[in-house]
Amino acid sequence: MDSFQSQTRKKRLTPNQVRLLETSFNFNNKLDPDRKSQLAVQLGVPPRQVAIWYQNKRAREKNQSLETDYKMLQVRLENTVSHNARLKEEVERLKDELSKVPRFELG
DNA sequence: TTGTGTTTTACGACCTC
DNA sequence: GAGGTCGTAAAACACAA
Repeated sequence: MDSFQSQTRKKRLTPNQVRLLETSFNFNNKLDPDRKSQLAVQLGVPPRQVAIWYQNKRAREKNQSLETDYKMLQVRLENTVSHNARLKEEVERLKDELSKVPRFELG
């Protein structure tokens, strides 16, 4: 492996490293410079890798949140559609009922 | 195995403050 | 300018066939 590869090769963080990052992220999802260096030392990884992990984590959280919102909206849409169908049935029933009422000439 | 789908890592381009 | 998001490539991983 050459030096370029050894520096850029994608290396997975260990479960313990991830746990530490998760804990820190849950406390504050933005990374101030002091926290970044502190985590880098604790984890034994370059500060850049900590920053990138935070960026990716924020993106994952955002995606999950969008997915949750989407599912909620889908449920609301289904409920609205079925409510609309019931209202239409009711309108038809009332129209039918009205058609059976004898008409009176006014005036 | 290996082919394939998913997740994670890393980065460049662009944006905001 | 530093640090953010967004989009994406590619490595790592999971797992059915």
